[in-house]
Amino acid sequence: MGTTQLESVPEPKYWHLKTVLSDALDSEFAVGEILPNERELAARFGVARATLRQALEQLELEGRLQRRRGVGTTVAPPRVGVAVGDYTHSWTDTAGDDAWQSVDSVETVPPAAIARLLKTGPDTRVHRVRRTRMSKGQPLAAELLYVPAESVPGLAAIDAPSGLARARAVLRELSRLELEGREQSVELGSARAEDAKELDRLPGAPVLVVTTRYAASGRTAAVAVATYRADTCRLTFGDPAGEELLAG
Amino acid sequence: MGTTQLESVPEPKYWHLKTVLSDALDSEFAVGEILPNERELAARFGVARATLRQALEQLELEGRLQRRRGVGTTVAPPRVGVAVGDYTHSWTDTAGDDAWQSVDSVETVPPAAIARLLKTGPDTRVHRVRRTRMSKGQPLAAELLYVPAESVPGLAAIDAPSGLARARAVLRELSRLELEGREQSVELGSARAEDAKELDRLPGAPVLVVTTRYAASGRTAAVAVATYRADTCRLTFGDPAGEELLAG
DNA sequence: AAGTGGTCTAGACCACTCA
DNA sequence: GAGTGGTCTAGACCACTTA
Repeated sequence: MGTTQLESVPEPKYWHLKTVLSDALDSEFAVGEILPNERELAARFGVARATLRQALEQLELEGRLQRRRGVGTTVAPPRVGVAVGDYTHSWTDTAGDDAWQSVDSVETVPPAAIARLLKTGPDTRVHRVRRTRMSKGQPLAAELLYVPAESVPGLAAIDAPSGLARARAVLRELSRLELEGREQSVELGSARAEDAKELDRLPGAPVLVVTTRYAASGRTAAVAVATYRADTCRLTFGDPAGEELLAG
Repeated sequence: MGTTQLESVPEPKYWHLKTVLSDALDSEFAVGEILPNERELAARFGVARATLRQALEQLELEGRLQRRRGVGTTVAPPRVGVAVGDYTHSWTDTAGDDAWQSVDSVETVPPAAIARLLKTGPDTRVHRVRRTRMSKGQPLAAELLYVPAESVPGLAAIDAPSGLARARAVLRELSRLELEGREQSVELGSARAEDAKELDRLPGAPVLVVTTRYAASGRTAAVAVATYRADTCRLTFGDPAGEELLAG
């Protein structure tokens, strides 16, 4: 048979479109450059706008593009390497290029999944501290830190009952603890409305959820749930010294 | 003014739909149960099918649902905790519930990003070993392991030049190395066509890409790029002993 | 062959940013 | 107010699984 099957596995249009756009990004566009708008691009490629958007969504998921409503679609910079599994840990606020900033603290009953990790009863109230991680003025992550009262026995009644001052007091007391170790897990999630706001994204945006269990004196001293922007972050574990290598 | 703004922040239909479905999954469905099909669900909620699909896509991203073409939409089991940052490491194939299986090996020029990590020249050929990680008969991850020739000096010329036998030979030699440490990073990606096939997903499915640099004798002995199914996997780092806790 | 999810179209309107 | 991306509709056809 002299015939050959040319299109035995016809790939979807949006998939082909994605590779075409990806190549164009490599060769014809610089970081930060604005792409033509979606209607224009769809017309240029001869597809419906919805199909084009499917390709753009994938590229955004891969961190190649950044889209902002009312503004346009720009070429994204390479993802930032963010140290997550770093044992040299400081609870109190940090400054500089990669900084944690306390937001506030309240006393509340944690979600069931958190209560299970903390091994507290289902209705036990704990401190919930909100923090934000910033880099170069951009928010990277929003964190909720759950701290049982037992972990911060020195917390004085005179400290503010909630708000930023309270958050700082809880973290100060927490830093007195001798940590024995911790376990972490990473999974994909979508940003809740509140997190999305802090992260400057739309609700439902893809995020990497890092759950950390801190152990001290044989107990779970605290549990942190940190929500990182999946489009801009590459989470790194291990020696910070080796990070330049992976940053490539 | 006796009037109050009821819909000052009207949330999108698909977002509201998602929370409604999510609640229904918690209360009315069991793991593995099949949902009504998309046309039926769309009609029931009075929305277009595309809108309903947007909600289902989010739930699938969060690991709540599993959709298979030609079959239907089922309620997904909780995500599997997969140890990734585990220092007690074995290169050779393992068996049992959580197992690595070698697939094949070829000699090739690595992608530029990998060559940079390996610090080899841009045209240096390396061994590329393919492996699959399985759990309970389901594929969890597809890995490409890049090994410079220097890391496996004992590799005999009599070994097969490629294929499964070669893969095993490379891993055997690699296991002779004394590892000094490693760095890892995790980021979101979308499955390439080949990975998608191995992972039993469609191309473009969301994956967690784990890049590991193995250090030995002050050099980079190997680089692994492992692609985990983001819908079914929760990656864990730290003491395996603590994993039951996080599994909750 | 019937039924499922996956792709694609050609429109419309909305929410947001910025000059 | 003009221009952007985000949401939504009501269809159509395709690829795949299962019986």
